[in-house]
Amino acid sequence: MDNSGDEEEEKEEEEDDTEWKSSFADTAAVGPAAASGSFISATTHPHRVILHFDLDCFYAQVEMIRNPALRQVPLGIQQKYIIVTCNYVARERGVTKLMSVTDALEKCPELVLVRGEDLTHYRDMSYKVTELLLSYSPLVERLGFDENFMDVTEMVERRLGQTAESSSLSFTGHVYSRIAADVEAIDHQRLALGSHIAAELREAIHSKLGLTGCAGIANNKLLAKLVSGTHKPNQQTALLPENISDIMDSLSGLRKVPGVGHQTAKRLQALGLVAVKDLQLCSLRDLVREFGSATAQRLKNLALGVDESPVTPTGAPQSLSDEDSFKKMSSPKEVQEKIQQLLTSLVERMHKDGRQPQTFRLTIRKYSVANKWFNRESRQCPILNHIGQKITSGCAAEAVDQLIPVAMKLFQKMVDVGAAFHLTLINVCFSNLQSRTAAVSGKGSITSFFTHSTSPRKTQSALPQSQGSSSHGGSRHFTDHRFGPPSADGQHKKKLTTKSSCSPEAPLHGLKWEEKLVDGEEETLEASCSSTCDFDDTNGPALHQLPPNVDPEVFKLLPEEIQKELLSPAYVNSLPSHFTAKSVSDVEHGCRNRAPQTVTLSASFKDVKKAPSQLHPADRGTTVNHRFPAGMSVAPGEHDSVEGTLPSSRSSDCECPGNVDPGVFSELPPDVQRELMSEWKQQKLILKTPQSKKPVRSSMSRDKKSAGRGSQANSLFKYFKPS
DNA sequence: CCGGGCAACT
DNA sequence: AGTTGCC
Repeated sequence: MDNSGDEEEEKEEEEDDTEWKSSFADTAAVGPAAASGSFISATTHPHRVILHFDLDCFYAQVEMIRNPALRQVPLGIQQKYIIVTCNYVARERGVTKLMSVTDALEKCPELVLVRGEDLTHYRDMSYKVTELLLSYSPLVERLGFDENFMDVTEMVERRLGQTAESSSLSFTGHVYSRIAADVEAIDHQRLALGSHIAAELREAIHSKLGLTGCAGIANNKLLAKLVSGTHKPNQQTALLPENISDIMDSLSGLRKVPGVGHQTAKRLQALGLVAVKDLQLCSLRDLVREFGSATAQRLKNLALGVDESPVTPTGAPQSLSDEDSFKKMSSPKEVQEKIQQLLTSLVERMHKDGRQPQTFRLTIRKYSVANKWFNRESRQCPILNHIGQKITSGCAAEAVDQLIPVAMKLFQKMVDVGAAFHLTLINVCFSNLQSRTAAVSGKGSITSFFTHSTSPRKTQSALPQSQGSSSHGGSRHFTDHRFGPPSADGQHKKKLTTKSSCSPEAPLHGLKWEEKLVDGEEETLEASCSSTCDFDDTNGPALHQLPPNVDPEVFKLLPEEIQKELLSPAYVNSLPSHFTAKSVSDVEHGCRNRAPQTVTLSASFKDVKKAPSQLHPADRGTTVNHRFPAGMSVAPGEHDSVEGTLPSSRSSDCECPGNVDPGVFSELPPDVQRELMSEWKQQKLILKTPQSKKPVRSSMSRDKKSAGRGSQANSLFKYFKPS
């Protein structure tokens, strides 16, 4: 759906149905997972079932959860001078999205405004939704904070097998413009099952997170997205193949086609194309002249409702940024203060993420009269390893202090501070995020890694430019990134009694494929904040039990190397043992061990999230249960029970993690409890790491992104799928 | 007519 | 490094 994404060229112009599958198999079925098993069948299925989820007025919902009193009033979420979204009470009174605050207050003087510039809560809740969906299937792709695509082809397939015959041909929810008595049809049955899955997932999102939203069910992402919006709040709609042209023709203009933005629409208009139908009927040759063959083909396909782009699992974010806009900023002092402020929050977020950024970028927007008002410029530079390590190790203040001069230097590359200037925006960004996990040393032997009594971090070359990881070879290893951010040494700590647990402490990334970070290189162990890097290598792989969710029979069939990796405590041993070794190990082993454990907690309680939380129980009864490693599922405590239902309707989403002693917890001050809860709420999200480069190069010429990216996190799961 | 944030081309 | 697109 994203503008990019689809490079399937070899389609001719008269698609209709038959031709597209061939090209699809080519584009989607490559990559590391392609060689294997069932994963391929989902993405290459000639008739995929795709869901699109779209939360209702997302920011407003989050705020109404945080403050239930807001449910009864017209609520607008304000960013600067814009109402970015509003609840339905406000909509009834004429307030719309992206309306200016002045206009909104004119329409609705009683409008209650909540500031929404700080995205923290929205981002946290957004990832909780994605995580929840991921607990049902790995094929989840995020689009912004409030939308998710999901490929449920396999789930449907499984239900088809289970469901006796024609027992379920009925749809749940709406069916787009169902006019004719569409008899049977095998593809209708799949979509019908998809609608049931969609309903269950929406219900799960509602019961566990307290959020409502819409869903669309169709055979590709484009159509699923378009149809999901046809019945607006809190409903769902399925689109049958025979109604594709109906929904495409219903669009008021080309701009409404996802993938056709302002610029593209303008260029199309220059060709005399304004309606969707115009584009459908336009000759491909004309389009090719204007856009080139690939884009031309894609645009035309979009107009026809054809979209073979796969649901590409979104990984942990490839960059983290923080920005602020303003009317005017014209002194270096202001700039530095703003940069410091932005960096402070960004570094904190980066620390929670757990990965180490290799690149820093500063972006500004200069005021310009004639208004190019979208003229951003940026400069970037590598982040020296010792600074990066301060981020991951929790020495936030020092990291910020050291980054400020770097940022100012970049700033001066864009702005002559001697002359007058006028900025309207500053953005700071970390990218090239590197997991510092299991840098497995050469030969693919994991155990050899443990012979190095060194930090698992990347080797920093002597050069200022730090090549860092020479990821030659491209050998990939299955790694688990659930190491916790190092605790903040040098800070006061508080003890909190907990039980052992099951949750990755580093949010947003768990099991992934990634390139080796080091290749037998020696590590330097610096006396940084996390100087206590001793290892607990007492647990040889042989001593580990097979995770409970792994079928032993299947396991035996795995290549030895993979067996080892699955059992290896590599990541555990790669961490400073004082805070995670045990708990992470517990995670890996399916939470069997629930012995009480002490977890260090910083004064600010930030480290509490390291205390693994319990992962949630099984899927809903009817839903196929993918077998994930323990850390892969999202989840609640042992019992999903809600203690005191709050007026906010849901409190179940921030259950006390199973490892926390409720008695101790209840004695904490209320504000501390709330802080803890919010920390717990934003944990983990097992995503694959997008930054990893091409997996093993496929011999296929143009697998490019789609395959390379998506399948990584799932590559091993295929072995464990129920046959 | 633009908020904060992300990804994917060039 | 800039552009485009998406929310």
